[in-house]
Amino acid sequence: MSSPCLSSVLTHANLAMYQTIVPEVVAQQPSALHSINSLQISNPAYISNISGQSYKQITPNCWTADNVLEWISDQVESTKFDANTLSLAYCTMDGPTLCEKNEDEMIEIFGPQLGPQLHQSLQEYKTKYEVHIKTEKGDSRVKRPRGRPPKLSRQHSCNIYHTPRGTHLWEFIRDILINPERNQGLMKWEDRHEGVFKFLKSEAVAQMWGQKKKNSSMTYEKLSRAMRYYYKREILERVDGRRLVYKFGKNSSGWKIEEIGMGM
DNA sequence: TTTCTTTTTCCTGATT
DNA sequence: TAATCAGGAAAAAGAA
Repeated sequence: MSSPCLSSVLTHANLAMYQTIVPEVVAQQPSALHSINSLQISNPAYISNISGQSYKQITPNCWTADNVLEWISDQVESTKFDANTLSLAYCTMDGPTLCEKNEDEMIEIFGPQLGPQLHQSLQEYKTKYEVHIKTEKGDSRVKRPRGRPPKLSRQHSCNIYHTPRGTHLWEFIRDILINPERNQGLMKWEDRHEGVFKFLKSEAVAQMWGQKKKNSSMTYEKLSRAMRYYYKREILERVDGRRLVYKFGKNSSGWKIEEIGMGM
């Protein structure tokens, strides 16, 4: 994200999406109402979104609203389209809804400039994953990844090309920080410009990391050990004397205001 | 299969 | 006393 206009649109659209997720979870788990944090952690859809799996790894039919947003963002970036003219309502639809749209509807929604581009891109992603799903199911000639077979999850059919390791820990942390509307008190910036941040709910963040790695025994103690290894590689810098406080180092990226174009 | 990287796990001791 | 920090050591897991 580099355009301030676009980031403004995306921030509002993300907020709209978040506001639709929470009531849904409350309906499913009324007993969890007392804690917004527990709602987030116990909701697989929320975890899936916040763990940042890219739309590029999933068939469009399984895209979340967040994935759709990310996809639109990339297309807008590549066409230098003016994001201010986008309708926020349509930026929050999910993959299945998006896949129902034909070219005319896409043009009607996104306009004559962006509509055809989005339609074509969507068809390409659909084709790509249709082919992959067919070969996964039946074509024994297809080369399979080396190494041990990946553990299958409930979402396997939606995650054919999901990389098990995915993003690194520091990227996971960074993504929580740069999505404040999905970060409900888990972490905060101490000095946004310098990249200094603090864990507010250390164990909750560790649990989320554990969910992402399918490791239910993850703790902040273990997570922090991994964080300390980043000092040597200068992905993080030590912040002396302050508990739960870290600072991004020169070998980290993607968090600076000028890099992501967020008006913070 | 081997090597490398990135965690994960466990630990001891220090600090807040 | 509990939580956190610091960092050594070894193992696990996935990528190349």
